[in-house]
Amino acid sequence: NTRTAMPPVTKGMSTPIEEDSELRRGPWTLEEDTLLTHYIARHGEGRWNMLAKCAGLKRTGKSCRLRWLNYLKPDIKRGNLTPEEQLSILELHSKWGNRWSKIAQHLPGRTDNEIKNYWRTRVQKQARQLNIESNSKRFLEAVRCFWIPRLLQKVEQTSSSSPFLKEMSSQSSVPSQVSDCTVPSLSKFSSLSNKITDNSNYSFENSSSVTTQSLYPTNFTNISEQTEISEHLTSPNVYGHTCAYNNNQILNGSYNIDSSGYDVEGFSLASMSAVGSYEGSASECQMGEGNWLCNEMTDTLWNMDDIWQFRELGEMSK
DNA sequence: AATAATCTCAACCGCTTATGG
DNA sequence: ACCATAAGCGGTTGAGATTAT
Repeated sequence: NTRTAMPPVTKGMSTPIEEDSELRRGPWTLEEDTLLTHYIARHGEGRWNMLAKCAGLKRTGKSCRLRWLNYLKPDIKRGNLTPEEQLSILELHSKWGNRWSKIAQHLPGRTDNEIKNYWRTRVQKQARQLNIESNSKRFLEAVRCFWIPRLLQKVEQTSSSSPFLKEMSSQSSVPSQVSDCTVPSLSKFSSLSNKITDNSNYSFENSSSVTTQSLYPTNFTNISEQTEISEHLTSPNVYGHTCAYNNNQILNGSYNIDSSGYDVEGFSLASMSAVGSYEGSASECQMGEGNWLCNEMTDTLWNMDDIWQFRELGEMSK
């Protein structure tokens, strides 16, 4: 990594040597931002190398372009992704894989960098914590059956204050019980919220840059073909395919969740009542290997509701 | 209060694709 | 058709911020 070989760049300052000859790297200063913004306001974007020189920036054109597109451009949205945006990302990623730029085109104001970061830091984190390969079918199913319905519920809650979302939500059949394992089609949602009009027959096979070729296969293979299933649920997934779940597998280790994740002893009842589904007497939330369940209740793929729904499914299948 | 561990995200790199001569 | 340059993309890094111990 050549970056580490470079002299450290002090925020807002540069050495005389850097001033004279070297290209600057690292964080942008306010002055640089101002120079770039003003130059683009006068002359527009494009021809970045020339732009960098003419604007008096000691940066590469590449660096200028990135700074502008990811940070300075006026219509960039800041702050957390809304549940609707998260839904869009999940759905679009399932269609296109790691085509961040393409995905970002459907999320106005969001950059490919931001979406990529979201996927890596939030989505993949969940996979790691569950010991599921984030590019596995299992994780895909978990996303479909638990995270997406949760997000839809969030959207429904939000819709009370938004006429637009209210309309959207009323058109999608958000399951009252996540344990239904029913994922309503998102196509309606997506077309409303993001005006997805790209119907190009994108094919993973045609892109060498896609690394998730096996993540969301276009013709989804029924899990029952691969695993021994005593009893399973079926549900149409977001693309109308059918997926199957072996509850026992989910509960008993197929997901390789640390046993504390399902063990009642591993959690206090307080954390369960905290999410409103279980009444419990109890003590403080225990912080063990499963502490993320307690801490990130509002922004995780899995929460206590989900864990208990897994448990319920397991009981039902006995 | 101090330190360690973890997370976030801006910025970089290398590679691919597009464009123009 | 070929080459050079610019633009675009996805993967990765690491400084600073935040959280846990």
